[in-house]
Amino acid sequence: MAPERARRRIPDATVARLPVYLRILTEQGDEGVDNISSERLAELGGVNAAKVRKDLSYLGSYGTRGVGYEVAYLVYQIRRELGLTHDWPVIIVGAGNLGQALAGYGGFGERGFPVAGIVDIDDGKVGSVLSGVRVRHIDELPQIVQTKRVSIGVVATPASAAQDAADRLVRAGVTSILNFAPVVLAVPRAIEVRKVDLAVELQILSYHEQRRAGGAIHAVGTTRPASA
Amino acid sequence: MAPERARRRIPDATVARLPVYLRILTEQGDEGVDNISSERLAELGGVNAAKVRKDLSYLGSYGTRGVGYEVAYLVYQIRRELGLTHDWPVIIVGAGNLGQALAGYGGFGERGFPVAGIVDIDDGKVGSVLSGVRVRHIDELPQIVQTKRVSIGVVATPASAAQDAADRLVRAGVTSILNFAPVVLAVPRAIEVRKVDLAVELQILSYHEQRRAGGAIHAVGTTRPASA
DNA sequence: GCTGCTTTGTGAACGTGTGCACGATTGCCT
DNA sequence: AGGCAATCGTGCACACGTTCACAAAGCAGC
Repeated sequence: MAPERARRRIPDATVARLPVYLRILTEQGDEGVDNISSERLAELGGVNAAKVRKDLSYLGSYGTRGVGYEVAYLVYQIRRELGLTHDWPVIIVGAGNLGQALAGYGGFGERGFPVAGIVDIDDGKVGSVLSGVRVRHIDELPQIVQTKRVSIGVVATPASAAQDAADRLVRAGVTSILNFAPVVLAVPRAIEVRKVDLAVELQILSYHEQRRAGGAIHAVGTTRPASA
Repeated sequence: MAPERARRRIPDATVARLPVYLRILTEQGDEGVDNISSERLAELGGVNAAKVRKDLSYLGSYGTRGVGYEVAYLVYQIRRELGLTHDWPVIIVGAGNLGQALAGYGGFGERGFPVAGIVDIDDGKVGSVLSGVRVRHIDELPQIVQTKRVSIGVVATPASAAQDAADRLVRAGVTSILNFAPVVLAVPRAIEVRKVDLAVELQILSYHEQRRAGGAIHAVGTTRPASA
């Protein structure tokens, strides 16, 4: 069975925006909107209309000139491109503060990423139940990954344990990792890693606040242009 | 009275990496490393050495050719540039699953972002204590922001309440927002917003997994990278 | 002081992402 | 049927970010 059509490579920047369009389109669909223009979609997504059109053009020409895009069809196409036509079970490593919150966060399962398991290295945590999921020992990780065909792992451990967690995930066969620990993980080239670091985000905000405050001299009302 | 030196604008991409360098440098400093080369720093940060040098050059010429960078001095300079010479209290809106985890996450305070308060609109949650911080009613938000001079707000509400939370934060005088809700917030131009969306991150990983699988067929047990 | 080794700082080339502008296409109205 | 308004798809120019490559600058040893 030959592939219907060669898979165009979609730019990273576009891939990062598709989920946003998808959410907006889904919402609009629920509200009974059948068609939507690139301009409206851009407005709701906080981006430029030309960008929306270019992004969507990577999926193919699914719009109708003079009319816009059919919401339901576009939703289908984006879901297909993002691989959201089936569930992707995830396994969470680390049952601390964050791991528990993630397991309890309904958004995971609802959006197609059911929690296949949550593991921890601490025997004290093993056995407790979080939002219907029992915490198991990290040694059971390979078995969970294999039996439930998990390909996405979430690292929610303290920094000191993150690399070990990643190593175990990779060894078990996971090929994508979402890392919440403030550590740069070393993994084989083929493994896809994405990082979410709260401290980094706050520090970036801090940078802007500090600039706003005047930058040069930590002083009183210097020239402060626009404000709303 | 001329400013010591005009504040160069630092590229966004560089600003996003400075916190990573800072963490690594701090760790290295704790381990007794006095000097570090751009190559070593690049290795630890998972980036290119030339990029490290260019990034650091935006701060000024703080390296020594043939030697490298003095860790302590560089730490000082980055902290200064990021505005981390003093604490930035933050206020968390939403005491649900996520808000609780954030409040309980020690990393906040330790890294210079003490939790000035956590508020919720639900009277049922008001009054309970999370990690030493009492949940207060959202109507008290303006007062907390003013008395504690909070300029950074964290939106940890459900999607439906996020825009209202943002509006309240802005009205209270907050100028930077870290948004965890899957919503594009509408705020005045001058407000800096950063978004962290778990679903988006997972969907990006899903895209890569789907590509890896071959796109066309969702094949059974194809990729089996041995190792157990 | 001179030689050779190391490492920075940065110009220049290259690649990626953004936004404008406009032709092409469609639906609606008369 | 023809004209008009709406909207997509995309070529092009520009901005931003990354990487290479190398001269400049410093250290160490003799």
